[in-house]
Amino acid sequence: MTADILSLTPASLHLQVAGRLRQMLVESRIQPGAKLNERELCELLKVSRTPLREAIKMLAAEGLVQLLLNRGAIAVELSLDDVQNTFEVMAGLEGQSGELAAQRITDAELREIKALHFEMLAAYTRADLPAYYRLNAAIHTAINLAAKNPVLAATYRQLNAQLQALRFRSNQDGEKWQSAMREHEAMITALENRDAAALRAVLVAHLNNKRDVVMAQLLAAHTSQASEELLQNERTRAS
Amino acid sequence: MTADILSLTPASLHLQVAGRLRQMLVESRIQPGAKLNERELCELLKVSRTPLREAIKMLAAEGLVQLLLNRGAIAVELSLDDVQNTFEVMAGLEGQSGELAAQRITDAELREIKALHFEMLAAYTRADLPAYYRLNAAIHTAINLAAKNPVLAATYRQLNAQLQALRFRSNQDGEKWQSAMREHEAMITALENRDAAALRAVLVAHLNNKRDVVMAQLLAAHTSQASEELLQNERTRAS
DNA sequence: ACGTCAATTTTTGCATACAAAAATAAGAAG
DNA sequence: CTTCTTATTTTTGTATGCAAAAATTGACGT
Repeated sequence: MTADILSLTPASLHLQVAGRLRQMLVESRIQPGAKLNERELCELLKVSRTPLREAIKMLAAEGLVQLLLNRGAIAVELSLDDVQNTFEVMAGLEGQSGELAAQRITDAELREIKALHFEMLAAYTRADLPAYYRLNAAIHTAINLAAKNPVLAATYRQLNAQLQALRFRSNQDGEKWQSAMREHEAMITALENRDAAALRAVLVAHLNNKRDVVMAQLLAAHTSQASEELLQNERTRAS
Repeated sequence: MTADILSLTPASLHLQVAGRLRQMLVESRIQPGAKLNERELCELLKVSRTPLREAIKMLAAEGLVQLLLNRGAIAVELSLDDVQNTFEVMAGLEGQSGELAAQRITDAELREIKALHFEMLAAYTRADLPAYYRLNAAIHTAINLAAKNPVLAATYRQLNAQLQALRFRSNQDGEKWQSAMREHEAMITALENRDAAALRAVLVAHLNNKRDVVMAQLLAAHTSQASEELLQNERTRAS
């Protein structure tokens, strides 16, 4: 349906460019900390600098890139604290989303979410991780939708975009996956019972677990990088 | 303090322009729904179109203006639902902010907030509304600061900017003011007791009351505008 | 008087041009 | 060989130019 809109109403160039850049950033095709070279990107995206720069300014306002004062823009590099803080806010938003969804969900929406849940169960049983991620995201989007607050959904989406690159790479082990599935069961139950407090609690816990997985992975990467640098220093000193 | 930053490090033109435009929008010097004419704004701000357009793109990403596809940008006009939804999200964020602040506030921060509270009490007693608003905002900022989550603070700030114009104009009557002061007393107590749940409750209630004031005023304006239009139609028909 | 349509003007969107700042490379001195 | 200085190149920031789209105006017919 997004494709329809894009093809039917060819949006302004700067919006198209912003979309493509956003995707590249979110998928880490542009690495955190990497410079966004205007000339390169112009050639890659076949546009002149004006719409490109306008797009970059939008991404800066969204928090996906950082402007540097006479030195262009770089893909944001989140510190461990940044990641922690972002997860904290997202947990709050997700909790509120659940609270509202439990109060406002329609029977039709609930049925659809249950259907997605069973599909996810299938993906879990087949150990089909990509399908699991897709369905997981679909369920969370459906809950956000059921909360009937577009502002909340947009705010959540914007913060999530900043973490997307991390979540992308963070594979949870079998045990974590199993407990994530248990949490999803609890979500469905809470939704069926229209139990706002319970759904909030489950969603917050769910996101906190995800946070722990991501943070652990980040810390591992961080320390391994530190030891690499130590090694490098030793080599330099030896030569 | 903002002046210092601006004067000491002369930011890029587009950032300066974005700042000035943001202020104009937030203070309703550019009315909701009004077109942002590039030529006019260029003359007013003494810049060329390039940095102006880049600034407008940033404000669009922040949700302060809306881009129109070959028709430039207009100052966003929030529907009643938009306002309601935004307040809902802000209540959640403010509640979380209070929860975290109660857990993380230092003694020094608490003392400063208490001092601001007494100043506010003075402003209330003198019925000095401007001072009251200033101190009210300062206290909320201080609580946000004590929550030690810059992401939360930034998210809150961005949403608040969209409502600032409304809050600006909405004067609450004496009774509302009195109950607002009672809520502020409760905030201090909750902070002193490091009672996270209580502070969340107070802040959510506080913001919900503010929401009610703003919504009532909006509804009144809305219906009075509708009746004006009716009158106008009648006049046209008569002539 | 009213609406419709065409011509003109204005405004926007994108591309390019120019100037200033930063990065890089080259060379000289220690 | 390193380090500082300086020249060159690259990159960014801003202004301007040009084409397409939209708004405005005015004439025309009904």
